[in-house]
Amino acid sequence: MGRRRPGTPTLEEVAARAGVGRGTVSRVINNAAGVKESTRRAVRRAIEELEYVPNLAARSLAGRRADAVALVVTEPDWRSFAEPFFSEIVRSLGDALSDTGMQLLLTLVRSDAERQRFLEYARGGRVDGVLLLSVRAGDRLPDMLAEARLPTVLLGRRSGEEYVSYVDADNIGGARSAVSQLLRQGRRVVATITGPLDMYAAQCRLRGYQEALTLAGLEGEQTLVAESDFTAESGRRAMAELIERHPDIDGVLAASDTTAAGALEALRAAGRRVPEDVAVIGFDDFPLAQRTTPRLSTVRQPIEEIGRAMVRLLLEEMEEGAVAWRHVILRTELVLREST
Amino acid sequence: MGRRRPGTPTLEEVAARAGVGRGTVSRVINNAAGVKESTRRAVRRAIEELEYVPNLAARSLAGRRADAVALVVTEPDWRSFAEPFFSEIVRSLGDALSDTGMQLLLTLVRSDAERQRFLEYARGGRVDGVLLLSVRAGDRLPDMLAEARLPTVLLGRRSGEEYVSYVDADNIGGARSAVSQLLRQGRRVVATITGPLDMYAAQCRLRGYQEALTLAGLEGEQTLVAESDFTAESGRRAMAELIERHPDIDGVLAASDTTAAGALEALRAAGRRVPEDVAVIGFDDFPLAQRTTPRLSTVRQPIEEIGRAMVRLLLEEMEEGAVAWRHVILRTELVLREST
DNA sequence: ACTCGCAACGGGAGCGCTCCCAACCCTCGT
DNA sequence: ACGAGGGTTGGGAGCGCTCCCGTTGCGAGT
Repeated sequence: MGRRRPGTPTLEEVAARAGVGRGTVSRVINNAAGVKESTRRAVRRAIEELEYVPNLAARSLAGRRADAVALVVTEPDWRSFAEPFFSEIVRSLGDALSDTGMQLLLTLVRSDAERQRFLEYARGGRVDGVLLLSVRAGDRLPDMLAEARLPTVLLGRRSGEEYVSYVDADNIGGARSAVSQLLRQGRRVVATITGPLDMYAAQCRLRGYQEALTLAGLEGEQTLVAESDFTAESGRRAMAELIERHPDIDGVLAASDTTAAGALEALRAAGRRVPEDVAVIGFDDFPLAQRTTPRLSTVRQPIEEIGRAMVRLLLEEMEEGAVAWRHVILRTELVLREST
Repeated sequence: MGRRRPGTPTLEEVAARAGVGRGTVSRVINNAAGVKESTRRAVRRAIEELEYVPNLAARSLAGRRADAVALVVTEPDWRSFAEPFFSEIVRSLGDALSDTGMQLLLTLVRSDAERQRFLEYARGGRVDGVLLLSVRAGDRLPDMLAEARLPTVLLGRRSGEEYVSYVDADNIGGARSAVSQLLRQGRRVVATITGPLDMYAAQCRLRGYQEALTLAGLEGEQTLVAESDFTAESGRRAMAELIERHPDIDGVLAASDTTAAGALEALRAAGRRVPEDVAVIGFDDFPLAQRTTPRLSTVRQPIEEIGRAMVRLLLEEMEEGAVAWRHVILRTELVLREST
């Protein structure tokens, strides 16, 4: 396949035109010190005139770095693509990365073939580090990246594992404080709609719910727990079930704002007033939470901070070589609005 | 920043170990012909033993190609990230690209700084071609890419422009056939909920709607047209308005399935039966269309084909150098389910 | 006036691959 | 037996940068 681009000027040509040496042009391009201002200007003009653009392959080869990091989304979480959490995370990573001069490359890995291809891409040196969206417990990708000694940071743990760097929100604490708040308000029959329980984050939120009940000396009943898959529809269904099982229900912690929105609809359909009859708390604090009726109380995940922390950890690993694993758990915040 | 990876074996080392020359190893790696089977095996073993991975920067530099293409999403369409259309397109592009050995890199461009950075990345030769999600009319990115002579294919036109390659669905024809179908069923007060009218695709669908009415000798009334922004919520609102303005309404073409879903809710709330009182047709045929009650008739966009066509055009441009603009308009298909 | 020291600058030596041509080794055909 | 012609193979010549060290130029110090 002949996909060459014709007649691109090289560093050498720029140097010739500006009447200087290659080294000087390189210094100007990389904003390195030690170039007289007048020289710098002359070089800049030559660059302009020739419409010179550095060849990144050559730079990579000589400089042994790619100036790019990959954000990998694996199949199981592919659906998260269609969720606000994902686009918010991408946005925040982009912001955090924006002044490092590195490109953020989003890659999806849906099959083993694609996993393999990405691995070759990464091991081949096209990226300096990898950010991984919470992968499933069984996924070998993080280990493969570690073997290749590629700096890697996970978003969200997969379990209690330690041998990988990750950034996560304090899901347990967030859920616990939300439920405690409900109990403090005098709610006594508090249910929870969980996320898919094969996800560690969902397990943590459930644990937080249970801890709060225990702390208050209450016994968590099995029948007050319903599982959802984070969608509004499943939230609606779970809520309807809960109402049926416990007509006296007066508080709910949902696995996400989307789920909570579904729950609100089910409550409305059942003729329950929110927050008078039933208080509802969501999770995430997406923009959606401000557009429900009533506006949703929720546990805020610090998305900006998550993005910043991930980038920081990755840069640190890149700096020092992947010699240690770093973990950051970020505090969540209870945002009270109208639904409690 | 010292982000080097240590002690990676090189082609040369593999060659030495296998007792052959560099050229031969290269041929084996690239599956080129002209290597004796026994030699090939020996080389493969050496590669295995050394865990050799080709350095892609070196390959790029020597081979003058990147083996990667970028899919760029610009800010105005950023929200489409959260829409099924987007994830479906990405999926289909990934499939179409999968046996070319090229990496699909998703990039988002939200600001001028990011636009500039991406341009340097692309012009720097890190990708061989660029796929652009339907950008707004004013965006200069396609022109900048064209100037840099980078093979580029747009998804969706921005207007009537010709000087760029694109793949698009026949939005006009799709809308027209949907409305014609409604009229053929005896519907007489047919409305449409459009998408944002600063998007060319939305304009086209509106045009198709109008053409069908004209064709049937009917006059399209202004008041039968309501604008939405593709979300369910705005669809609901638009539908409610339309009912108010035209209580005798008996048919609706929505701008998307999502919008249609919102419209269905509004109709239900207003006590109209679908399809007995009002027939509804959506657009896109996303999975969602099969999960509404009643299941949605819709105009199917051939997403698989769109993805394949985009990749095909891009490969052609890469092959021949961007010397011509290619346009592909794909036929849509009316899928009749329960809502008509 | 002469030396010293430092800021600026030039360019050799790679980085690890692909391309390509020359060299080599067989196996036929005669 | 010997040369022709094919299939294989080796390795030189880059690709366009960065790194780094040696060199140059110039003002200050004595």
